[in-house]
Amino acid sequence: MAEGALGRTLYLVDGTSNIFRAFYAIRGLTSPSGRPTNATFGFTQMLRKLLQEQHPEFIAVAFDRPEPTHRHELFPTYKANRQAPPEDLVDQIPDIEKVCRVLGVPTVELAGYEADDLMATLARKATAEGFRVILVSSDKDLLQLVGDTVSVLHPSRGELLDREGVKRRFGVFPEQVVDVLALMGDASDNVPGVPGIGEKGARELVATYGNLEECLRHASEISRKTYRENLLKYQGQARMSRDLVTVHRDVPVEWALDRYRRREPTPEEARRLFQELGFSKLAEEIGQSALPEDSQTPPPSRELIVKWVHDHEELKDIVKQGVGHGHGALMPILSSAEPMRAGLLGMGISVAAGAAYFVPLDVRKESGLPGVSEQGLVESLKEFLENPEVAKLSEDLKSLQVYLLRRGVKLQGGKVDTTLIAYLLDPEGTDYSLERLEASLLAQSPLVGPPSALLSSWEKRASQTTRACQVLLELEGPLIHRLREKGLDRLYRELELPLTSVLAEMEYTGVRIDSGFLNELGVKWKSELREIEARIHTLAGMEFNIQSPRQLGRVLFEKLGLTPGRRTEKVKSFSTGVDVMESLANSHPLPAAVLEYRSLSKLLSTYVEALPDLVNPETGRVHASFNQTAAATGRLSSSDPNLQNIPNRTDRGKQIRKAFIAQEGWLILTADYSQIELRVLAHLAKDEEMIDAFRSGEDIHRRTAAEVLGVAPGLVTPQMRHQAKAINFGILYGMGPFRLSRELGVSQAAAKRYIEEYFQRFRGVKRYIEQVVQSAEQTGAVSTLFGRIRPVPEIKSRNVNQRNQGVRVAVNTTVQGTAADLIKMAMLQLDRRLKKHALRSRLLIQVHDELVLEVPETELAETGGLVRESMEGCCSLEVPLVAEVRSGSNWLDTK
DNA sequence: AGGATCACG
DNA sequence: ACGTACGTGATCCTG
Repeated sequence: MAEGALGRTLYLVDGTSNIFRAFYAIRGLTSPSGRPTNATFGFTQMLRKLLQEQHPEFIAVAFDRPEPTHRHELFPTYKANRQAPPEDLVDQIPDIEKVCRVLGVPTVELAGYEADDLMATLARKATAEGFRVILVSSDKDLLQLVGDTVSVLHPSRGELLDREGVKRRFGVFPEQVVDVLALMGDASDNVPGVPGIGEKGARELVATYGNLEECLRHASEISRKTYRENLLKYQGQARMSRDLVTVHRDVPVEWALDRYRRREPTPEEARRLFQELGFSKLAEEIGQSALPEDSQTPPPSRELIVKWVHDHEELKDIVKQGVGHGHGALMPILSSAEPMRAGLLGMGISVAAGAAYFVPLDVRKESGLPGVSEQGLVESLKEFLENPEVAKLSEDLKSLQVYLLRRGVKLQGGKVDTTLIAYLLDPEGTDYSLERLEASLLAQSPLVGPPSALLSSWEKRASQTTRACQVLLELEGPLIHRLREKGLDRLYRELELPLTSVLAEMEYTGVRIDSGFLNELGVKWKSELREIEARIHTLAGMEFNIQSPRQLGRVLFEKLGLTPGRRTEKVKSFSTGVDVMESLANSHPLPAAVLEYRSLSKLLSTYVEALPDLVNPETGRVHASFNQTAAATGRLSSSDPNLQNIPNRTDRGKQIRKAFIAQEGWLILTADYSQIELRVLAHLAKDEEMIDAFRSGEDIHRRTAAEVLGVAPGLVTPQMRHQAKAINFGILYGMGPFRLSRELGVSQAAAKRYIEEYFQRFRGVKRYIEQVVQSAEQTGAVSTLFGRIRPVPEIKSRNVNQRNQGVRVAVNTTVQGTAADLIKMAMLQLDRRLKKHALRSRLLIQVHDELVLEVPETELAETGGLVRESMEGCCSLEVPLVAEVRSGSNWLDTK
């Protein structure tokens, strides 16, 4: 389905939203003469990318005009409190218009109207002429215009939203967008909306009742009190907001074909302008190619034959070839970043260099032509995917595996995961994309282009995924070579790569949540929260947003005249952090109330209200991601939702753990490492005292107290033990006397003495720290017991603070990272043992030093034993590893 | 998009 | 004079 088949396409670029976006996204860019150029630069990049990727024949950039608009007349308060756009931004508009001119892009503006209105009107008129229209904007307002012929392209995300896309992204259909916006309001545009209703609430309400009027009509039956009351109270405001956010499709702007045809760029002028603005790289690029945008997509320098696959015979053939070659690169195109929710749209496959296959899926279905279905593709490939002898290469094996598990396929023979390898090579990286790896590792002209903006174009998908498959094949050699060079190949092959499958199964399994229980908790806590809110407003003598640190700071320190502790770092405002507020608690009742408000609203919004929404309808369980390539120390991280920060400290918080339950007839089993990091430290440092303490099964904090405070172990009071605990933790993080003194409530001098005494007593630890620092200085990196590495360049810094930071990172990483290695090893062993014993028990969650499993009651004893053996026996250290295994009906009540 | 705050180990 | 304890992710607010 070529784009041309759809007829002509008009691109309408929202100048305003793109300029604002660029202005805030890029900071501190100026031309050689000192003129601000950040917005101009961002806008230019966006426009060039658009021109290069889409080759638009018809295009215009729409701008706002500074004159008052019809909205001001209708609603005098509209944008009344909104500050004028920053001067630095306004000054750049002439430059931006010049950029459009030299690139041959028409502009359009009209006094009294906003860019939105112009775009809406032009879109309507162009559609009437048979055009397809693509609106290029990051502004949600424009989603209301999406329809059969109109879609919205988000320029930085490169995402093209059609009607279904809007529903997916925004939760409602385009015609409902204004109703959602009317309810939620828009602070930056001074659209009031309905107080107490945010984006999420607005989406739900509109999705439930269909539109704003229906929401208002049914307001009295809504259970949530704030929604009910405010919907009734602010009806008028809601309707006015709806008018405000509704764009006007009938402004007096003229439609004429030639007016919006893209013109020839003027390279000479462009180069001069870019030079003047200080965009030297752009100026150079223009100089190199006189017709920069006119050439079609440049042919790849490496030959790649792409074959589209439409039937099962061809698939069978590919499988045969793949098995023959013994390897294959896979690039699935999933409809969502969450593999537990995604469908497969297509797949790129390559089993040998120089050729690749592209299997399109739903495009065939739409056109009614015969083709391959999703399940058909997966089943055809099953033999290939499950054959452990056939090596599979992928950019992200875990998400592929999770997806395949849902389709009944257990991927085996995963061999190259480029993201995972790139992470091991540089765990502090932020971008492990194929594109980036190709640029840094392959000395050739790039095959992988930037992600194409037009996802609807199947040709582009085909080209992108098949090229990516080639790059996967090409990257294998260099990546494995570098792993060997850095001594990371065993860590990869024996720990991280097999762990990927364990994590995929954990994600696929998910965890059962007691939504009913959480909902009850929510009702109770919300009423408590409202009481606290009222108390706070009374104490303050005014209403304000407690969740806004700035407003809160002004109330506490300006209105009530309390003494500010410190200032926040970047923004000049009073800090309202816990420590400051706690010290204020003596002088006024407000700070304590605010702290309670905060902790309660945190629990509510992050857990109680969020978790039930994340239950997957297919499985009735919550499927978080366990990210293997996020933490620089080697730890896992968890997201969507983060299951590694479920409350565990306060009594109220712990209630949330009760909502994590097992299925009928099963139990939750937890296993915690006891003092894993201190044990690791004892081992790494070979510290006699510490090793002795752990070997004799002593309480390590008690022992530390005895050593550092100079008393007999029998005479250590709980108070002293508590202090020693703080010291032990402090050592792991490289804490200084300043922080320790605050932590312990003693003088800095006393804290300093404690630290000195600690190192006097634990000589091995002192030696170890020196040794780590020394080797970090020599090699610029530290490594864990299993050879995981992390660069620590700061340690060579001449800036004392940075160097000290480097020292703390170096020491902490060896300990935290080794502990991470150990529990990963334990997970792997446990997984193998559970399978060997043919048990149904399964891992659900890892929380750094804790494993959570779901276990059939009948398997409890056997599984418990295996868990303990795996955790305690995963590696033999100078000190024993100890794991405490408990079980119960939920994550809280385990004994 | 980034800061502040706070949940966890 | 400045900053002061490591590693994460989610939510809310603001420019």
